[in-house]
Formats: sequence, C-alpha cells, structure tokens
Amino acid sequence: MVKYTSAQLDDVFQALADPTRRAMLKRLAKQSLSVGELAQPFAMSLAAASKHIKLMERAGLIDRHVQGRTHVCQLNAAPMHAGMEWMRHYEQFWTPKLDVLEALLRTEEKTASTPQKARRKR
Amino acid sequence: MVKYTSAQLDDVFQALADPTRRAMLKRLAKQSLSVGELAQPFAMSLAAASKHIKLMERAGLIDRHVQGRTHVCQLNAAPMHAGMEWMRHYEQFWTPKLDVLEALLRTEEKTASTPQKARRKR
DNA sequence: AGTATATTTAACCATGTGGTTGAATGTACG
DNA sequence: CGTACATTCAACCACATGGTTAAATATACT
Repeated sequence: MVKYTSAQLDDVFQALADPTRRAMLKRLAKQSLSVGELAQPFAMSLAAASKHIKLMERAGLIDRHVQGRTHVCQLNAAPMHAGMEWMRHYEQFWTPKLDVLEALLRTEEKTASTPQKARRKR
Repeated sequence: MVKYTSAQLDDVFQALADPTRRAMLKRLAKQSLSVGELAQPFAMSLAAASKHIKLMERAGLIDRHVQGRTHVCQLNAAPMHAGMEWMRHYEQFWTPKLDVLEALLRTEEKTASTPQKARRKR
C-alpha cells in the first residue's frame, strides 16, 4: 500500500476541478491525442488548452511524448488512485446507514462519559 | 443511479484540493465541531479558516447549524460520491493490466494504418 | 447596560487561474 | 531555402484563492 503526499493530492484534485480538463481526460481514456486534437473540441485558443494540459501534466495525469512537431498526450490515471484512496475513507458516510447505531457509536466516541450498556472503559 | 452536474464536481474537487480543508474534513469525520474548534489546530486566522469552511459549505461537504453564538459544522460526505463515481471510470487504467493486449487494442484504434514492424523513418 | 465570546465582513495583498492575442520556437515539406 | 504547421512563451486582463488585520454582528453572561 502506497502512501501519497499532500501536494500530490492537491495537484490531482486541482486538475480534476475543471470541466474542460475532465473532458480532456475523458477523451484521452479512449485514445492518445496531440495537443491540437485535444484542444479542437473546445471554444478556446490553443494557448489556453496548452495551459490546461500543462496543469494536468504537473498532476501526473498526462504523459507527453514529443513526436516530430506534434506532442502526443497520453492518459496516466495512476495519480487518481491517490484521490480515490483518500475519498474511500469517507465512503462510509454516504453509504446508506441502515443502523443509527453506527452514528451513535461515533458520537459516543467523543462523549466518553455515557457508559450506557457497554463500551465503558478506556 | 444519480447523475451529477459538472459544477458540482468542480466544487467538490476544488474543495478537496487543499490540505487545510482535507484536514478539516478528516476531523469532522470523527465529530462535529464549531468553527473555532475547527480552526484551532491551524496556524491561521479565524477569518481564513472561516473562508475555507465556507468554500466546503458551497461544495456541500459541510452542513452548518447555528447554535447560539457558535456555528456547528457537520460533515456531509455525500457530494464526494460524485467525485468517486467520476474517478471510478478511470480505475481500469491504474488497475494492474495483466494483459498488454488491452493497451494494444486502444492504440490500434487510433493508428489503424501502421503496418507492423515497418514504421520506418520519419 | 456593559462586557466577553464566536463568527463574519470588509479591505487589502500576493499569487494562481482561465482566458486572450501576438510573437517565438521547432519541425516538416516542397 | 523558404514556408507552413504544431506548440509554447510572453504579456496582459479579470477574477478567484489563501492569507492578513481591523471592524461589525450576534449572542451570552453578570
């Protein structure tokens, strides 16, 4: 199990926090694309698209290999793993809580003075 | 299966793209806390912490209920679900690829013309 | 009423983001 | 060699961020 640095998470989440970039990644999931191809569907200059790509490169989500005059971008989803792992710890909180018990237990963890039926100790 | 809006994802990923905010959420996973309590561990002004909290509120990750003069913040992890679902589509790409085949298939989809070992030159 | 506590608001600063246009760089091609 | 193409760089703009301090608000306490 790998450990991820905070800065890594910063960069990945940051990269994903923009619809243009998410759309680019989506396309890259199907095939590698040049900068120009990646930019084409968007109503923005090439320079703007180039900046988005650079930001994703910084996050490690895109690998680039220059081939002649074109730069081919390839998805590298691996860094998302870090974000996924981070979020996974919270999955329990949106997962249907079939029992109020679980919530109560968490509350009591803090309270620590309500002995109720068991748990008393510490 | 719920569908998530792009703006929702923007806000959630944005909220998670900062170590201070992630640390705050981590503490809220254990117990609800007032703004002051939430801010206490950090070397920053209350005003700064207050802004972080507001940003997470905007993302729906924190619910606030005012109780007298203190504002109690409660984790609401549900919006993370959207981010998790989005990422899940990419899980296949960092998951161990036991077969090179899959990668090849994706590549060929694009190439479609390079005849084998040729590729001579250029 | 007056004071202390909890939090937000306002004004400000430096830096980042998302975009533009125009010039520079590097590579391919006739 | 000269020109076209692919992409970046530089300068600029408006606005968001992450932080500060100081003042404003709201509630509680005596």
